[in-house]
Amino acid sequence: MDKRTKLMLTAKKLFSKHGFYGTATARIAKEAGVSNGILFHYFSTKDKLIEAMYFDVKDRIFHYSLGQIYKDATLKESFYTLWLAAVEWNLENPEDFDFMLQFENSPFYSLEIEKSHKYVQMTMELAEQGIEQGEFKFVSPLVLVQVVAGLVDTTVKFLRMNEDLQQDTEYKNKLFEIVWDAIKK
Amino acid sequence: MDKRTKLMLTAKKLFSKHGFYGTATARIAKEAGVSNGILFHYFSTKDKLIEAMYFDVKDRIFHYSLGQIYKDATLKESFYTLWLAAVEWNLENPEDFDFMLQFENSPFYSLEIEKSHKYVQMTMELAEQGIEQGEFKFVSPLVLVQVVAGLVDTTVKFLRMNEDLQQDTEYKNKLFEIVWDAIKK
DNA sequence: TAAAAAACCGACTAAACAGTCAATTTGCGT
DNA sequence: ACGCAAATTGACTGTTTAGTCGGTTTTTTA
Repeated sequence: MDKRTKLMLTAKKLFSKHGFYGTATARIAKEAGVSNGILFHYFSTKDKLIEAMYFDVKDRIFHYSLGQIYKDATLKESFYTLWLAAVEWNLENPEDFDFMLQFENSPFYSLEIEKSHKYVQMTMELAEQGIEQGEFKFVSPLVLVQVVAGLVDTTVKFLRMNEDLQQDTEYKNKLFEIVWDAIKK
Repeated sequence: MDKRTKLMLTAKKLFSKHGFYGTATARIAKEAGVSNGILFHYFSTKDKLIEAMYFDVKDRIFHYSLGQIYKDATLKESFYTLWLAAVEWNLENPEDFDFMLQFENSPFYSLEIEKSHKYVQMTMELAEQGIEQGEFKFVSPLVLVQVVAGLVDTTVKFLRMNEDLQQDTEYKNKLFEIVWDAIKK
C-alpha cells in the first residue's frame, strides 16, 4: 500500500476517535509507519489533509449508493435503495461515518464545499423529479435532500446502539417508512 | 455581569466560530476581559468548560421549548409547538446552535451524557404516549425522539440559508408536515 | 546508463498550548 | 474595623504542536 493511502487510513482512524485537534500530525505519521516529512509532502497542511479525506469519503459513499440504483425503478424504489445503501455503508464503515459527522458539523465545513460535489447534483435531480411528478411535498428540493441525508444519520446512530436490529429487514422497512412518509405528498 | 458568565459567552462565540481546539483558553480569557487564571478557577480544565457549556445550552433550549406547550393540547399540537419553539430558538441563538452541533458530533459526546439530562426523559414520555395511543409509528420511542431532533437541525440549517422563509408561517407549516408525517402512523 | 525528478527521511524550530502558583484584592459576616 | 474566605491576577513552565529543511534513496525518463 502506498504511503499516501496509509496516511489517510491512519488519519481517519485517529480523527474519528480523538477528533481533529486531539490528533497530532506526528502521531498520524508514526502510527502509519512513515516519516513525519512525507505527510507534509502529500498534504501541505493539516487542514488540507482533513479536506482531502472529506472528499475521499464523500466520493466513495455516493459512488457506492448511487451505483445500487437500477434502471426503471420507481421513485420510491430508488429512494429506498439509496437510503438503505447509505445506511449499510455507514454501518460497515463506522470510522468514515464518525469522521464525516465531525467534519460536516465543524467550522471546517461550508455549503460551498458541499455544492462542489458532483453527486449532490444527482440527488437534487431525483428530488426535483419527485416534486414535478407531484409525488413529493411541494417544498425546496434542497430540503428533501437534506431531510433524507439527516434521516440516514439518525438511522445509523440508532442502529449502532441496537445491533440486534441491524439484520432485521422488517424493522428497517419500518424505519424507511419514516423517510418516505416525510418526503411524500 | 460576573466573570464566569463573561467567560461562557466568550467561549461560546469562539468555539462556534473556530472550533474547540482552534480556540485557546488564553484567548477566551483575553477576549472576555478577565485574567487567565480565573478561567481555571471556575473550570478546572478546558474539557470541563466545554461540558459545562453543553449542559447550560441544553438546559436553556429545553426549558424554553417545553415551557411553550400548553395544557389540553393534542399530541400534534404539542409536537408542533415543541418543534417550532426549538427551531426558532436555534435561529435566534446561532452560536448556541453551532456549538451544540459541534459538541454532539464530536468524540466529547456520548449517549451517557445525553441520558443524564432530565428533559430528554420528558420528550421520551411524549413519544411513548403517542405510540400507545396508536397515533405514532410502532417503532422504538427513542427513534421518534431522535428523528424529530434531527429534523429540527435540518430545518434550522435550511432556514439559515433562506432568510426570506424564516418569517413565512405557511412555509414553516409545510416543513412541519414533514416532521409529522415522519412520525405519525 | 546517466541525469533529472519524485519520494522519502528524521532531526530540528519557533510558536502555541493548558494549566500552575504565589501574591494581591475584594466582599462579607461579626 | 477586623478577620477570613473567596475572587482575581498575570507571569511562568514544561510540553506539544504544525510545519521546515538539507540531505538521501528510489523511480522515471530520455
